[in-house]
Amino acid sequence: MRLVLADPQPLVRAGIRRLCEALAGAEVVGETGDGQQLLEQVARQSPDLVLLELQLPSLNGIDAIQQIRRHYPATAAMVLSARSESSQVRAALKAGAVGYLSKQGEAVELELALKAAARQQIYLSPGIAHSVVGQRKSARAEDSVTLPRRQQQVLSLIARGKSTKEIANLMGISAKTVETHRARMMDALGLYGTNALMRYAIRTGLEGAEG
Amino acid sequence: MRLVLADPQPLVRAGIRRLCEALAGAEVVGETGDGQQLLEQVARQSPDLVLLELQLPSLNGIDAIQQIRRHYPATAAMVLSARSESSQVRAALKAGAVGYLSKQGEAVELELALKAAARQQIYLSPGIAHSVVGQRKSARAEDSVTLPRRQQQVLSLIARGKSTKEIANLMGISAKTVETHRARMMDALGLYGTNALMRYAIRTGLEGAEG
DNA sequence: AACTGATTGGGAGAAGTTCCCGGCTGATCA
DNA sequence: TGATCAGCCGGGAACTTCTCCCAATCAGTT
Repeated sequence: MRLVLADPQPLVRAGIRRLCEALAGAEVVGETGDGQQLLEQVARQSPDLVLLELQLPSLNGIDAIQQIRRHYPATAAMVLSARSESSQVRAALKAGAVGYLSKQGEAVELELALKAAARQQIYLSPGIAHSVVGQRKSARAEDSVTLPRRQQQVLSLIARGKSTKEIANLMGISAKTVETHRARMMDALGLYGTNALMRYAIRTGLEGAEG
Repeated sequence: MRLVLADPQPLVRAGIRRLCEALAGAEVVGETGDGQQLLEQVARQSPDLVLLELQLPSLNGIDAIQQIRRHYPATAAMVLSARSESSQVRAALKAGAVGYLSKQGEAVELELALKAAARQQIYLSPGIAHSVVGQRKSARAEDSVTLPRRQQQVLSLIARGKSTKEIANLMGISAKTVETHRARMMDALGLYGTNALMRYAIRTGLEGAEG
């Protein structure tokens, strides 16, 4: 089984590589820390499986998975992420990921996941599976909501530290409207107060944005 | 050389472990994802070197380094962190770390760092060294300031999403005083506006707090 | 003794937030 | 074809919070 790894931290990536190479039947044929480069590697190597972090520069993991599924259907994609919000997990699987492995998980899981992938099965880390099944009462409205388009835009700008007024200018709408969006999001997410929303925005919204 | 690893993510830890074990003369005699447990491991194993992430649950990395230096002077501590703000680097070195390795660095650095430690030398990842030398114009006041005690407390509570009023209650002081602290911090850090400070607080202040 | 820096707080005006309200569009449904 | 609903856009008024300027106390230093 030929693998390509994608993780923004070279040292972590090198470690994962060692772990993979120690497994029978696994061969790492490429690695990168960048989303766009990942696509190039996939095009060049046609690997059986890509093991990728969701938070990648230049092209985030979700989008990368979609592109891979679309253009290189012979290559499967499995997420190996530090974060495990339900929304992330669902987004990844919806994008076509064949599994979701948490870095919080034990090292043996890597082996289980690769074996599962080899058998065309889907592997989910324990403690993540409930995101899909939806049985466990996560109690938090936060990570089971998909926000409307404009609200997501507002949220993303909040995460970048913009003020209400700046957001209004950037989006070409009134500050009052931005406040309305914010209010609806707080309502939908079950958060109270602007700072709670900002905290949420920063915790979740890092995906596409650095700098 | 006997090593103990500390990193909150088991999978990453396992990877680092493989990398270390592949090096001549290095033996990993313990690993953990928790600050307190790290101290116990050190007490039990008396390793030559501890390789630790700064962001650890139950006891953060800086404090752990101090404790180790104080109680187990035979054990050296080297940081292996995903983040590399100047303030973090300096704090770690001041606490007694014998090196600072960035996860952004290449895998070979691990070998260089361990060799340096064996020779009683200090290793700093390239791109981090300037934090100490202070030559490179980092331009950002943010990561070259150490805040006074109470201001740090306020900052930490801001990072936890507390409102001004809540912070005032928790600290037993007037809300006006909290505002003054905040203003001084913004001044010291070169930030403008409460949300900028909050962003900074959340980006940096995760150390001790989860949940 | 004078000084610096940390900590504590007040007052007034500016700014931002919350709550309540209505209008507009497009999609879905009876 | 209406009817309805969700997303989007904004106003007004009351309220809360923030900013800016000011001052007092205390510790450690020169």
